[in-house]
Amino acid sequence: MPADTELLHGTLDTLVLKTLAWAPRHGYSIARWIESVSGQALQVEEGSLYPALYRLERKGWIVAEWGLSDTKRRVKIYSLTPEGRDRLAVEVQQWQHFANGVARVLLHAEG
Amino acid sequence: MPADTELLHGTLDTLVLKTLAWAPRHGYSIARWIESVSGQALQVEEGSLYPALYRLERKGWIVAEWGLSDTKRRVKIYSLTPEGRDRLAVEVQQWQHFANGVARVLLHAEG
DNA sequence: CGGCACACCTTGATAATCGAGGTATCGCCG
DNA sequence: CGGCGATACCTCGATTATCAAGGTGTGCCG
Repeated sequence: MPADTELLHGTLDTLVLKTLAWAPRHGYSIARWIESVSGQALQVEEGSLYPALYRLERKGWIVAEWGLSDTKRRVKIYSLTPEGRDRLAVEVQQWQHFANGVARVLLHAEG
Repeated sequence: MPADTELLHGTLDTLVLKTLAWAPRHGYSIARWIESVSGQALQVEEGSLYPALYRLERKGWIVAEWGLSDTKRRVKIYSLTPEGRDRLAVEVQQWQHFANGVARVLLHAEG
């Protein structure tokens, strides 16, 4: 059952912000967490993930810090900034507004 | 209240197919219908609409025919083909799968 | 020691969107 | 009658995100 690739467009940033809402995480594990929590409905390619992380960092919504994982591997740990938290709230609301609109159209019964 | 531009990515084709599910319509009115039914949550730019119509036509999911509107203007009327109807079902289901995944992530309470 | 999962990164191709422009017609109002 | 706004079509260039596919290196386990 293939993931709905392409649809991710524009949503990935929001998902990443959300992932960091509770605790800092390193890149690779952000991807795994999203896939897991979405019930495998979403698939996060690394070629999309890392550019997304740079985008968010450049905008000041997340910050990176080198550290060590549980398994003693060198990892880059990302945390949400206060601005990122504000932004997350905005984007979640925008998503709901948008998804609601789409749902109204797609579930519309009758011409 | 600005529309959530950009997010449309990939969804527009599905919305257009859905619009034609009940009756044929001409391009301009497809855009207005989507905006209206979505409660203005979605905004359909003409620069996105017409390319989308050509895409769908090229794929054989809709067909175009020149005609006259109620107001006697020259219009291009689009209808869903049987293949387009099948495709609509697939895409609606994909959207729901995807939107569900996103919802699970964005509404996830607790790390 | 070899292989696999982890964990990072980069590049080029593809593709969809948007904004802004353009044309033409119809109906309405002054 | 003149003009303007809404209807209705189309096109172009710039932007941007995604993906696939490549690459590096390390820790762990058999």
